[in-house]
Amino acid sequence: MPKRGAYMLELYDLEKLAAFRRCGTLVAAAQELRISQPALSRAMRKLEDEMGVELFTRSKNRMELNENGVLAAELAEKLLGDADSLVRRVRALDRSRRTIGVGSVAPAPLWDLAPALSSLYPGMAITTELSDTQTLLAGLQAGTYSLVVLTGPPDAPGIESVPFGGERLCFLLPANYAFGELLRASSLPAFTTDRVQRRSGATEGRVAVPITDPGMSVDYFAAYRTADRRRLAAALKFIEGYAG
Amino acid sequence: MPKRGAYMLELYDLEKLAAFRRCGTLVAAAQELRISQPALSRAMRKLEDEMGVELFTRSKNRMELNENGVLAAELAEKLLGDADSLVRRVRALDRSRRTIGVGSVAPAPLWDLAPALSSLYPGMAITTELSDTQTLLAGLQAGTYSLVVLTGPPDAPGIESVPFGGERLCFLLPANYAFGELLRASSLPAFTTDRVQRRSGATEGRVAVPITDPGMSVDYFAAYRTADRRRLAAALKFIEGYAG
DNA sequence: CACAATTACGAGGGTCGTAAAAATG
DNA sequence: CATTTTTACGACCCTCGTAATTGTG
Repeated sequence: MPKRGAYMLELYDLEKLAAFRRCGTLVAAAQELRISQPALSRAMRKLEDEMGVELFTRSKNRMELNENGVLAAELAEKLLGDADSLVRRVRALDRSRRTIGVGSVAPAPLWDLAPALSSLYPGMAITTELSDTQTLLAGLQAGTYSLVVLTGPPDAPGIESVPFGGERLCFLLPANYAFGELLRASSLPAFTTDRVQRRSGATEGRVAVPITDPGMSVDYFAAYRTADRRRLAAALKFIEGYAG
Repeated sequence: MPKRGAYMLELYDLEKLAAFRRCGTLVAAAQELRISQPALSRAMRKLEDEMGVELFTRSKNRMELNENGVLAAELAEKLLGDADSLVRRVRALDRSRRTIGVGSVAPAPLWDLAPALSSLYPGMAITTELSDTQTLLAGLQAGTYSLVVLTGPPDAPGIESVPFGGERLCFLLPANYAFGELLRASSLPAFTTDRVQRRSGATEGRVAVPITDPGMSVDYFAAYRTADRRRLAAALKFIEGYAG
């Protein structure tokens, strides 16, 4: 009863063939592979038997790849690369399955979002990254991110978004100053945003005055792949219930 | 000391994974693979260990591919196809290395060429095929033929050609007829070519009269890949010395 | 209770490494 | 005579199959 079924080819043997092609002699290849020369010699014969084709020109003292062998070795190298790629891709998928990558154009939205995701998805790793809209959107489509925070609803196929509150620029004024005294008060005006204030608490001795001019405030949107809607349901629920 | 080196992945294990994907249960897949269920069960665990990734959702009574597993099985199937293709391509090359495929637009040139090749290249199989110029030229470039006989020198990159004599259409006249009696002699004129006459010997009781009108004769050219010039040296020498 | 997956265990085959042989430049 | 490939031989590991176990619908 034969050990193997229909496909008797083994990747490890192809690895040996590729090594022989690189090294040129059995001795050198065996040394690179950390096996004995006889083992390599046997493996090469076995490969020829399995393929039913001569791969080498043999003299008593010398062994070289013939035309068949060169082709086989080249294809083998390619196949080994594909096998390696298979493993790496599966591992990458597994990793992406147990991490939620979050990208954002500004740090503020992440302050509450990242901790919320951590507790909503226990056992998942949360990674956050700041970047520009262009990069984030591309990364979302490529799978680098599962969730990105932008300053407007993106328009891309397979991508959805929900509003995620906003942020308004504020003046930071000494608390005892009347508003009208501003111009005389200081040559060093200070800025902040409402979200910073809510996170860090009021700045000591100052009051935050939101600027209501359009353009001085930002509205955030959380975007995700439509295919991930169910997976991210808990996160979206949090986002929708978030007071912007 | 481990049995295998850096690449521990085995094609036979991937074959099992692909079978499991097709069949859905270990029992069915094992049956298809002609191995026992325990063997298959162990192999699947081994695959997971080697990849360092879970591929299945396991209950006591049921085993299913998870997202990782589905990807792995799909890529495995692709890889197995590539491995199969590798063997087939190497075998095809080997076959082409020990056969000389000859194509021609007409049978006459093959009458002398094929036997000549047989004796010039002992141990080689000679295959001949009749087809049109278009097909032959494409086949020459694709490697289906090593040598093709055309009615003119081809103009294609990587292709060379040498003249290979010609063939002229003849009338076959009753031997005792003077040329002027032709029109009265018969309502069934007969044709042949000079090459046919030389091959078969003179037709009994007739004389062959070559027709010298342009268009009534053909000049043959033997075309081959420039890369094969050395391999075909003996054949080309015969062709050049061939009295057209 | 039939079915599916796992664990236990002994048998067999394949590959390995060491050692010796043969052949070449 | 050093280098390279091949053959011989014994050992070990790995996988296999059979049989028994556990858990499920």
